[in-house]
Amino acid sequence: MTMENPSPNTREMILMAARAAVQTHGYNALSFRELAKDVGVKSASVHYHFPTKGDLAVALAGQYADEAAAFLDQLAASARDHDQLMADYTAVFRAALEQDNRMCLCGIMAAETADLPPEARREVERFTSVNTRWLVKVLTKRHPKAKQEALRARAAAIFAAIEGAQLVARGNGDIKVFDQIISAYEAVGLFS
Amino acid sequence: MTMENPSPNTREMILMAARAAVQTHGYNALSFRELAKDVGVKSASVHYHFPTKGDLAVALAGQYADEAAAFLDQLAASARDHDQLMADYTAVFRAALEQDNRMCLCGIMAAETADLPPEARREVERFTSVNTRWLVKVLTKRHPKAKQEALRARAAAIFAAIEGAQLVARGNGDIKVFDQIISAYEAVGLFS
DNA sequence: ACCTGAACACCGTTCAAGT
DNA sequence: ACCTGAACACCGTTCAAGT
Repeated sequence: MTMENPSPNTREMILMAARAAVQTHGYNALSFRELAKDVGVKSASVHYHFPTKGDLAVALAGQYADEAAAFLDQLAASARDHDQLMADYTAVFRAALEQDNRMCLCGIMAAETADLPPEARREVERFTSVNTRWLVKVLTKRHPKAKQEALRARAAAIFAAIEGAQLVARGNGDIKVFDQIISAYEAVGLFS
Repeated sequence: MTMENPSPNTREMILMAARAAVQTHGYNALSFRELAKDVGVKSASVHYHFPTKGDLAVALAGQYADEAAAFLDQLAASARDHDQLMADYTAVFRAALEQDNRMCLCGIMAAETADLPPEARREVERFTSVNTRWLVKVLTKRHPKAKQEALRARAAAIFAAIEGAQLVARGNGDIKVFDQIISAYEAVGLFS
């Protein structure tokens, strides 16, 4: 038999600490030595679990995409109406800013894409897919007769617009900027 | 008398090389030693012109905001119609992607805001202001009777949406993603 | 299976020294 | 005014060595 919720082992603690660090400072600023300090091991131990920094990037983005997929599945099953679903969706991105002005992990890794190994880039793309496919599902329920092509474009636009709102609000260090931008998106009908 | 266009001195060459590097790899990945190699001096010389990496960030973002202001002033004076102005505006962000999948300097620095000195953060915010104020001017010409409050919100939304389109397209390494998202923005009436 | 110390070539930064 | 070499504490990475 397997334990369902074992207490976090070193590998999981590294992933948790790394995620927080990347969402705040970015992937390039991530330090194996500081990570080791956070977890209580030596940096060579971090290399035992993740041979290179690139391997850590792959695991980080992959886990993030998986969790997003699980969360969104659950949200879609919650039988909320369209506007409530979209409000819950944008609230996830708002929550990152509330938590130490953090960013979406894949948003900040997209900015650093040039320094990621190809496999990590693929996980970042998968996170985008998870989001846009979910948005297509939500939009299809509201516009059953619309062309999938148009809904896919709309879904990509919604995702990009929210990522941009988060990026700009973070740059200005003001969560009210995020709220104002999201309201303007709603006002123009981007979400409906 | 002063020369109008002196050949680029070391300081200017450093700024040019640094801008290209940051737009591709981000501020945290920037290396004084590699910068020095690009320019043909030693890294200690880079520190002569920019004592710390933070000072370089300030100069970089400040120069970028200044150039954006000058470019947008010129564009506003070009007597183009609204749709053409907006097309020219989005084309600037597209051009960065075309050039080695680069990003807006202030977009990528916004992602790394936690590692910037406060003065550099202020320059990033100033770049945002330059853009949104220009967009308010453009929108005011089209909607003379609209409330400035609403136009400011719309301007911020347009800027954030375009930054997000650039970020997501870059993450996916596909400029067609940018074009598709911008088209969806137009279709929903975000720019008009 | 998991961790460590020591070494390597890198990094930003400082500073005394050169022209 | 501008540049440099050398030193410092950092970094990712490797590896032989420990338990």
